[in-house]
Amino acid sequence: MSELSTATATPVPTLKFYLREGLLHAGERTSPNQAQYDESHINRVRLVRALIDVGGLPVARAAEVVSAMQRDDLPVHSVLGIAQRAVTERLAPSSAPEEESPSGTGRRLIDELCARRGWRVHRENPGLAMAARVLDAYVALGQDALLEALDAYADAAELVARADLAAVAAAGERSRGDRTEMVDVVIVGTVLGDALAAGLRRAAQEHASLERFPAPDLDHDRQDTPC
Amino acid sequence: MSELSTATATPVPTLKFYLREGLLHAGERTSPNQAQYDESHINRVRLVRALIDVGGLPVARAAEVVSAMQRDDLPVHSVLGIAQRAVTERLAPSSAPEEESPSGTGRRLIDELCARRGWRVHRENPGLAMAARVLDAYVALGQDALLEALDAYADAAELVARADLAAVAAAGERSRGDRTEMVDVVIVGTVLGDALAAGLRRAAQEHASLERFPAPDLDHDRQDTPC
DNA sequence: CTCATGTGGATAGCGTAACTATCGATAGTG
DNA sequence: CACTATCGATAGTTACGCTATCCACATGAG
Repeated sequence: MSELSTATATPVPTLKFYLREGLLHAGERTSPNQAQYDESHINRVRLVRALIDVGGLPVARAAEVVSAMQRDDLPVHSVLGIAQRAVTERLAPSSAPEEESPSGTGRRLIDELCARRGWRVHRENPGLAMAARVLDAYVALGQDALLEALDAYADAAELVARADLAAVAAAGERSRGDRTEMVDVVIVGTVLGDALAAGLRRAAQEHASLERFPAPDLDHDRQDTPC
Repeated sequence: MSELSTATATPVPTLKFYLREGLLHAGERTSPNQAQYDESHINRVRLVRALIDVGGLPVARAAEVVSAMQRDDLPVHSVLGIAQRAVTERLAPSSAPEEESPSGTGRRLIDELCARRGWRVHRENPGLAMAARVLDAYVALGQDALLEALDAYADAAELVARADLAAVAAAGERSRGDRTEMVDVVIVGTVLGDALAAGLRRAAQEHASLERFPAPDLDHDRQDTPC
């Protein structure tokens, strides 16, 4: 186990904790108090740490995700749904089980958006509720200007979704349709993709901000080295 | 105060807590133990709750954000930076103060991306580090297919960033350049925009997934009503 | 005038999440 | 055979976001 610990830069107590929580499958027993861990455990720990540290998933969600990955009976499509739910509930710990929006305006805008773009999406898709909440907040805060950005956001979402699916397809081709490979891409892409998109958004925002309001010379304390 | 509480659907003890934490400015005193709260307090509470509940900011970050909003000396551009830092540190609670990536591959890819697209961005932009972490994770997990999606993500980021800045400009025009109006848009757009983008991404993913792998009839337990 | 109710201010407590520390009974290792 | 490591269990720790309680006082209905 200490090998596994050094290989993954994870303290032993944490590994034990992950074992308890079902994030990590048990090693192969060689005696009542000894077990052998292999490559699969290393990869699993790396995946789990990426989901938690980089993707920001709570441990319990990560456990759901990995257990879904292991179930061979689930179609890839369903695994996507589980990953989506996991990563969505990180950002929006919805209070009520079945939350009713105060006005429903956000939800209406989202439904109209889907219709406008011909998106075929289940009504229960967690992203729809999430987006609707944001729009409700925009309305409540009187941010009409931001509401007008909705279609641009949808364009962007289509762009990344197509890229995501292309990545899944590419992995599928490379592995000749191996399910676990494709599921891996779906999980990692769904969970970490949010963070990637958010990070790039910050960079693009700064770039766009400098282009539009060219007055960057106020922060003299930091290097003006452009990236 | 109970008025404020009912107007914002927030328990009184929570309002007191927000006052303590500097999220809410004190009311105008009418006597040693009485204060008058006005519209600005209602708006502030709504904003704070949106940042925390919808945007997922920790209370401490939200406090930084609102204090930056109130400082009239800061240019709008710097407020954007503060908002970016606040929302980034939510998703990536970076352990070390100055974190060095294990390999630096992710950072190199990001720098190349910026150069390729001509993005002028400070090296310290929190989004760059965030994106670099994700790419490092992709590399560590052997997800080359996802690395190839990077440019599509950058395209999408440009799209939303342009829309964000357009919203700021629109608000600026409507208010004839009123600083607080523009700052409001920047804060709300930066913090909640992530959630909106993430939500729409889920919907677009499901749509794209159904288009590419048309086998949706396995989840009989849920309504197949398309949105 | 009085007294229940509400207020602001301070301090302490609670519940969850994610670890972290310790313990006891072994089990390989030099 | 001493010594470190392991497994499993239980308990403790830290951080966060509230929530509860207490107090002295201030209104305002009766």
